[in-house]
Amino acid sequence: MTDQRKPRAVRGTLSPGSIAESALTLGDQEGPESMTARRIAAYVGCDPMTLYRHFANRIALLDAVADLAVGDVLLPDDRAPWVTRLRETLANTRRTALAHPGIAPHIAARPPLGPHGQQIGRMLLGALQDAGLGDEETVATSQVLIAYLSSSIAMAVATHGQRDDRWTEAVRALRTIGQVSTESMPAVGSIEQFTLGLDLLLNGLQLRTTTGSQAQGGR
Amino acid sequence: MTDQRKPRAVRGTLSPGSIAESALTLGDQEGPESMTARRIAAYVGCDPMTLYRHFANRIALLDAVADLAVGDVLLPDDRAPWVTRLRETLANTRRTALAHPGIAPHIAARPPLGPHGQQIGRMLLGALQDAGLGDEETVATSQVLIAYLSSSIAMAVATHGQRDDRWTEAVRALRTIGQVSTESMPAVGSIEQFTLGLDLLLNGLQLRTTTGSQAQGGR
DNA sequence: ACCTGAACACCGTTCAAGT
DNA sequence: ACCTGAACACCGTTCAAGT
Repeated sequence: MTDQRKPRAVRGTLSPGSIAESALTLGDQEGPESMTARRIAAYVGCDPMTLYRHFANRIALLDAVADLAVGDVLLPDDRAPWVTRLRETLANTRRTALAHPGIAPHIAARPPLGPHGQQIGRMLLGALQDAGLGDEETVATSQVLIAYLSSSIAMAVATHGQRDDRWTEAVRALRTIGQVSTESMPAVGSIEQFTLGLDLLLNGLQLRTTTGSQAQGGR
Repeated sequence: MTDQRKPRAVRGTLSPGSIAESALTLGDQEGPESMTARRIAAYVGCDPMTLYRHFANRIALLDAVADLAVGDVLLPDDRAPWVTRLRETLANTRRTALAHPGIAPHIAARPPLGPHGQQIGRMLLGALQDAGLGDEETVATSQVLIAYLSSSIAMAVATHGQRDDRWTEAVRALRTIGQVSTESMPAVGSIEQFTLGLDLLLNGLQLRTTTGSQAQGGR
């Protein structure tokens, strides 16, 4: 990641950072379909090719924009209870990602692993370690949490931006199973649905850790 | 390259189902980058525009291919314990999706909600109900499981197909936290990592249900 | 009326020409 | 040596012309 040879200061104030910032602003205003190399170049006022002197390719540029966006995430105090740290970190990341509609789909598809993303990752790992999990469990659990977060963002983007006919249709069809009444249920991708699943994950985690006994793998 | 039985398109034999089947075969052989309207049309031997008389757009076509692919998923017996049903359904779906590399990214991005996808969804909901969960918990939990499954497929595709430098770099950087030794850990996207997280989810679920008391949501 | 192929409005990226 | 704009090899989809 540090092998990016940064040439001398290019004309004026153009740099990977300034390009990513401009692209983020553009995406905030115009949405995901504006995040093409050509439209970003037009917005920052340079030739499309100039972007490729600062980034290896379009994906690398979007990675930078994504990590920049999650830099807005407000991280909880290290001294808060570990459950609180997990809940707030995840909820704030979701909210921040959705506040940047242009790059949110990319964040969902590719967890940002730049400096800001790593900071979030460290917060999650630290909280899980404080919960008393071992190393392997810590990493595995963090992946479960990140997976849930990513999918939640993706679902929120899909249902907000487009139509949710596909989901409502499927949920309706699923009413044939048992007595599940789908009428009064929170919509897929909604904050209510996200919170429900999050509570479920965190409660399960709390039970595991407070039980004192390590549950053995099933099968 | 080794086209066993490429359906020589004869007029009249073209249908949404046959198109989706051909596209699935093409994707199996040539990968995700082959799933464009033009290449699919060339493979089935028709004009690109002919596809649009059977599908509203390219996404709808891929949705059909995705649902066709998950039709291969072997579903467990309804009489198996609910934990077994969940574990096998999720593991088999992941394996089947990855066995179809061309459409796997689409499956990860958009859970198939056609007839086959709904069958899988019904299996999950039924198992969760048998676990003793209420309606809201059942739906929320199913979404958590689907989220984990989707992200796991996406990560496996990303790390297998491309390079995982991004992840290894990030995991290495995270070694600064605590005493987490990342050297001997299963790779992101691997089956071992998937199983670890899956056991974690299922154990949490088992603990919740066998405790007899319903854990209350935090905050 | 139905079908389709040319055309439109884009892509990401290469590369050779210009400075 | 550095920069860049034209060009390449594609996209998904529209639409008018042809049958």
